[in-house]
Amino acid sequence: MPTETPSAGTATGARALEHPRCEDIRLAEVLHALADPMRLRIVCRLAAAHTDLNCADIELPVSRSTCTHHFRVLRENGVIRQSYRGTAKMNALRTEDLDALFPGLIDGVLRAADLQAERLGAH
Amino acid sequence: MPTETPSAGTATGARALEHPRCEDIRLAEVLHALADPMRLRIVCRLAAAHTDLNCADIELPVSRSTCTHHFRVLRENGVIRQSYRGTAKMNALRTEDLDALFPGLIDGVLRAADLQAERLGAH
DNA sequence: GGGGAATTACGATGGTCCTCGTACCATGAA
DNA sequence: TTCATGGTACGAGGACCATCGTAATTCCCC
Repeated sequence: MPTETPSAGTATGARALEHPRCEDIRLAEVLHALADPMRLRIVCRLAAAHTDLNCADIELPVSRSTCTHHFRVLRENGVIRQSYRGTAKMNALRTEDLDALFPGLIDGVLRAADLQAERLGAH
Repeated sequence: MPTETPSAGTATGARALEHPRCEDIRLAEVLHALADPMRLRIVCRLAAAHTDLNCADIELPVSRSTCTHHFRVLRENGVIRQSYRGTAKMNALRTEDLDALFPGLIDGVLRAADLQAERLGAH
């Protein structure tokens, strides 16, 4: 029960979320962000949905904190953009930025993921 | 000075090199193999050269053992194919296999790497 | 057979990553 | 104000990774 906020900092309404600028996005880091099954799944879901998605809308077989971790890795490496909407946090692929930097890369990865899912899932 | 070879094993001429079969290659592992600046450089050099390349032909600012390590990661994850030619070891991209599994993926990564090099190098 | 060149194996080190549980914080609704 | 919800911070554990130096291996050539 804080009577006031002592070390408030810049706690003015919306919390701040750091995103790398386009010119700071590096290919190796994007690839690293994508090189994890959980994060690959997140990215596929975001690409399939054509609107922003809540963190909780993407079911993952890991704990809450791990989920937060993966979303942060994706954000910090320039793959997704996150923003607060009330108590929820919305996520979206940075499609335009990535397409401008690395044309065709994300599409290639998404298609590869789909093909592999088809190959392994349906058998 | 061994008078004979006791635990020879299968030392019959060419040493064996394990490569994953196509159906065992996983997207996340390929991306992980590519998500390293050194390995990305190796892959670009291999793609630029249209013949197999000797390990020593690709200059990297790391030690010999580290170099070996990176080549092995690339091979074990299905990105390159290695073979012995005399005392040298030749390397080549598994272009056909990768294109069959993930069409456009490698091309996208290579183009992205070129674009980034151009963007960062020329400034 | 012996010398030399290319590469690997081994062991170590310092760092990063994925995962988790628990405690905490921000927001909106009752 | 109080509660519930959705997310974060922190710390820890266990695994993996990039890097190196040194010793060993394999092959070609003389």
